[in-house]
Amino acid sequence: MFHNLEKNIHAAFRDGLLARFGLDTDFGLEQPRQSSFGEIAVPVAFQLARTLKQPPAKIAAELVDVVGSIPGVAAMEVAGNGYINIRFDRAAFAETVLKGDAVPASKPGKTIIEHTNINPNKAAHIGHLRNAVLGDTFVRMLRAGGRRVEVQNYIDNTGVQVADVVAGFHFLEHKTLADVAALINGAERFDFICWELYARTSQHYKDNPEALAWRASTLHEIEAGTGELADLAHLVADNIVKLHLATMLRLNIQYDVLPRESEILHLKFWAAAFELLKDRKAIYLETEGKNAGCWVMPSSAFRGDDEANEDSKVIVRSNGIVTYVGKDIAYQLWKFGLLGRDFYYRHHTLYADGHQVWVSTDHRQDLPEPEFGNGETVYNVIDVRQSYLQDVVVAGLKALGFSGQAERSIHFSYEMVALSPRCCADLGMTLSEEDAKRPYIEVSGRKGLGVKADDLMDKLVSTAFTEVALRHPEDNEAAQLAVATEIAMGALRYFLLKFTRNTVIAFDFQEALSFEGETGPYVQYSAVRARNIFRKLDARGETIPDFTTALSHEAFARHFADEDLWQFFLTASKSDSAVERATASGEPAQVAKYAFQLAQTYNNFYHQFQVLSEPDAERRIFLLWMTDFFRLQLERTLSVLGIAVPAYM
RNA sequence: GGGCGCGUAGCUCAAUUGGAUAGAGCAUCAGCCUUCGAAGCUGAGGGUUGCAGGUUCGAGCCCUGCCGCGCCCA
Repeated sequence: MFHNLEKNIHAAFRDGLLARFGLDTDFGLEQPRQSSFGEIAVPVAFQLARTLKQPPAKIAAELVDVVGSIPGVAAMEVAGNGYINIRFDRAAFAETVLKGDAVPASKPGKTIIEHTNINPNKAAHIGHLRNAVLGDTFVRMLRAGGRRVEVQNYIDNTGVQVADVVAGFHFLEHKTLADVAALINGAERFDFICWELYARTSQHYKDNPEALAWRASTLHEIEAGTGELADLAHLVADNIVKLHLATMLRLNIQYDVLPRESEILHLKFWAAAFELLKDRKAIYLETEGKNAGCWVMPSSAFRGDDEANEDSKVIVRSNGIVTYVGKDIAYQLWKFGLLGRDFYYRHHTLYADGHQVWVSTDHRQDLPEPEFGNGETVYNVIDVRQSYLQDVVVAGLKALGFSGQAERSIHFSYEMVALSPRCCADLGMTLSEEDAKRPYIEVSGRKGLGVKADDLMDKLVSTAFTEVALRHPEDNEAAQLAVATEIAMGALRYFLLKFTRNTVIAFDFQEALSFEGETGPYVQYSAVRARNIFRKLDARGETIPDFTTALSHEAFARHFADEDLWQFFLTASKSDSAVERATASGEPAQVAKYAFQLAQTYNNFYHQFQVLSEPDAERRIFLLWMTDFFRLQLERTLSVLGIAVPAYM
């Protein structure tokens, strides 16, 4: 579609630049400000004006001359003292779209995306949702572009957060393994119970600092892997992971593999990485100062080497305990297939669509095992607060001599989800005077301060359900609920995607619960409208005409002489281009923006043209084809966003 | 103290990475429902892009200095 023609035009100008000026400059194409200027603008002449010491308009004219004719392009003209404006051959473009052009060729190499990564010690909150939705949408974007992607969800089942909940159950509440097992099977959600317990345990530590000894002994047992506390840790973490996967499935988010911290420990990933780091002199044993006895990475490795006295990063503490960064480096090496060790895997969850999630294990299984890791490019979806640690991990790769992999280790960062002061009030939280003046308040799992993911989703579903039941009282409740769920999840995914990554989301119920304006349901609604036209057609006993035989080149030329129709069509043809652009800039919000723009455009078309009552036979077929094309593009774009199209709205 | 990021309409955000007249939604006001269902559409008002300089054909975007806010490291 649009993207193919775009690529051809770009290539033609590249060749032209080489032929006429002998230059291989990087340049972009853009959309002209006004539609009357044409479909694509090439601003490259401005770029060259300085180096060539010639006026942009002159360069542009020469370029147009040397490029000559491009298939699918009707005209090129120089305007605005240097822009080259390009007009498509409308009928020819429509015909290529009608015939359906090639799907993107599958690209070599595997991309690994790690996202979600929630500590398995409590219920997921909205911050985790932003992570998972961003990660999942980026996965969908890459796959739509023909890339092979593996989705990893790392499980830190041996960390401090799990230990604190285990300590809470054991020391604070004196619960046995059997007691906790009973809670898991009980009526109340286990992750919600842990949410409260985690907050209570944290508060207890604060009031009784000596109780921190609980954490230490729990961590010790977990690391050793035996004893009641270690068993309890597995019980808690395994069950909460199941709940997290179910929560994410509500939002159409799936995973391929769950690498766990426990296997990183048992399979001695760190030991392998440690040897590598020592061998290649990436870290050294500090002999003096506050870090004496620690293995550290010199600061020059991960910061500008301007200041000599900056702090180096401790990788192994003097007591021999490895820090998080150390383990992260080992895991990152494994993702690239550079560690020389591997996990074993067993089945975890089987989704209804047949997709199998695997989880790491520490011994060989009987069943044939899949291959994970060994990626070419690795994206870590982690919030911006972890930037420093991510930099250290990349510096580790670089210090080991893996500079290519270091460059292809991408911290896919995003800003946090905070709570608006009004939202805090809604939740019945009392804020300090200082906090109340802030634009937003940070979520804190330790304080139990936050909006639980499932609570929010339930609230959205019930809001949507009320509306659906009101609009479609004729349908049964189960079907109404199914529709309401799709609308609710569409609203939530869109809400989390419409902000660019480095915008802090100050969460607000009123905004998130809105189904009007720039929202997921708005886009879903226009897709439903397009489908309804075909449903109506079917109800009248008519069949969809064969557009390929019914619409000729001449017919397209006639109908696309109408500027409005042409602009509608043009917008709809850009879905692949929008996704490609968004992928290049790593910004899923751009796909969301395009989806909204596409829906707006379709709604305009819908109001401006009555399809089924159109008296002219050929024009009616043409409008039906337009409707079909809009429907397809809306569905495709929504599927990239992971948003379903409800049966009705 | 050091590092990273942010500041755009009353509010929440965009702006194709330096491009043509800075755009959307919400809110406000004025209109459009015998139905391809209004979760929609049309229109109006609302801007010195925090402030002051600089770089160039061109700056919301780049550079410098302030002011305000947030996060991370110590």
